[in-house]
Amino acid sequence: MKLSNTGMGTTKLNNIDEMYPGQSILLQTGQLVQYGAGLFAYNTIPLLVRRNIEKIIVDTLNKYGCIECLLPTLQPDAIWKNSGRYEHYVSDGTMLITESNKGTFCLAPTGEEAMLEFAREKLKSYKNLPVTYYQIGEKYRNEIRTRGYLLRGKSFPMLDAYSFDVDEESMIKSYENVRKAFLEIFEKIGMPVIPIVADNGAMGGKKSEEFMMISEQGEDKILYDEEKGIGLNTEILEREDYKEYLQNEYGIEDFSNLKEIRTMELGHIFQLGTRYSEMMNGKFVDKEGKETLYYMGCYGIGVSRTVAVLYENCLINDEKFGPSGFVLPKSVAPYLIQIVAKMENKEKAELANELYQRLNANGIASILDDRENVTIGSKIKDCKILGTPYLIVLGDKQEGDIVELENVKTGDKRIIKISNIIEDIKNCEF
RNA sequence: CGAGGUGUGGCUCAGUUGGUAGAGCGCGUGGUUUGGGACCAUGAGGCCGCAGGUUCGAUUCCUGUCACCUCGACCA
Repeated sequence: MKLSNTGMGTTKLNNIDEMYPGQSILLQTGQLVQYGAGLFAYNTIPLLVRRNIEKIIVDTLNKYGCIECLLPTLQPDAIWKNSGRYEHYVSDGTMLITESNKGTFCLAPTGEEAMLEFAREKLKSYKNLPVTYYQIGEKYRNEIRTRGYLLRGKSFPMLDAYSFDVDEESMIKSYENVRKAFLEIFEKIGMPVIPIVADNGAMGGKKSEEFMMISEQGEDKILYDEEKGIGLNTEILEREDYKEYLQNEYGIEDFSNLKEIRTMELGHIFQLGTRYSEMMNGKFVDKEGKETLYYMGCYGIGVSRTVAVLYENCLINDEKFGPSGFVLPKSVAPYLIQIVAKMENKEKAELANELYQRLNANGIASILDDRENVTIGSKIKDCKILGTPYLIVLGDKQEGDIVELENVKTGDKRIIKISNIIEDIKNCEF
């Protein structure tokens, strides 16, 4: 990507929202654009970050044997009336409805109904089970209160997965399978999350866990035992039988070391049992030839929320200037290297273009800052605004066959030979 | 829906005890610059959220309304 083609001017940061500095920077620099409460457009870099996160999700779930599909987000009201959740979602204002002379349609706030509809077309026999289907699709919830930019929006991409099993034992296996996959996903993204005991809330069902990122900006308060690695959402304590419940379902007995911390919920998984298959008559034929209800599980990851937390997490908090940009983790950075060049100097400009071509041709995704009449200093700052993890400056200091590759996060620099740049960069682990 | 707050150029904000507005940054032009947000000159850009009311006159006062933000109930 050449910055001269992106419509990007030089950006200078003004006052920054103390609560969400990362997203505040994204908005001020035009990387996010707000249309209303909880409604945002993504400019190219955050969008590509989101796609990379989605790719990690897809690759990992596929590896764990899950099957990707895509459901319509605009759905006939009938499937919601069948499940009995129409009234609930409409009366609390969550579900957005559009009426037409062809009927009433719902913008899906979640996908259980549609997925059950999808599954029962084909999962007719115990021989077809178990299956875990998933999709990454936009969800619409007319939130009574949006919050924290992308953290709680009215329209947001969510990964939602649903497992179908013949019985409870098998359902638990599917649940554990996705649970493991989720942990791997967050690890690959570079965001350590902790799974904690959660309330099933509106979803119903038996066991439920949330994947929490420890964060001061988090919405949730949880009780966490760092040593044992066990945690629980404080909502749980509202249950009368919480001690028995925690002991029986999760094997938690010792509450002595739990400390209260704030977290942000990035994912949530549920053992649903037969609740939804009962409501929507989701059945298969078992070994004995009898119609039997599916045992289901459902699993979600808030993709946009993950993007938001990731940006807040990789914020550059400069001692002098305060929040001043990002260094995106390599796992999701859409571009690895940003070439900042003094374009007014013909020689440097040519060299910059040549390096840019070579890097991209060799699979090292790079940005060329070829904007003219912009000082080197501003361009270096803009590298941090975009979050590109490595930087090459082609200015007056650059001479001969040598450039410096800078790790923006650490400030470390490595000498790279231009004639051997691809090899040198590939061998350069830092 | 309950409580609080904010609406003024693209961004961040001043200001007018009522006489139709400013700054910094950004943007255009000319020039000097170019390694961690350079400088000089010059220019464009605002029915001061919207609607009523009071007034000779409202961006300012009053009333209403809408939008956005924060805290609560709900949730990825």
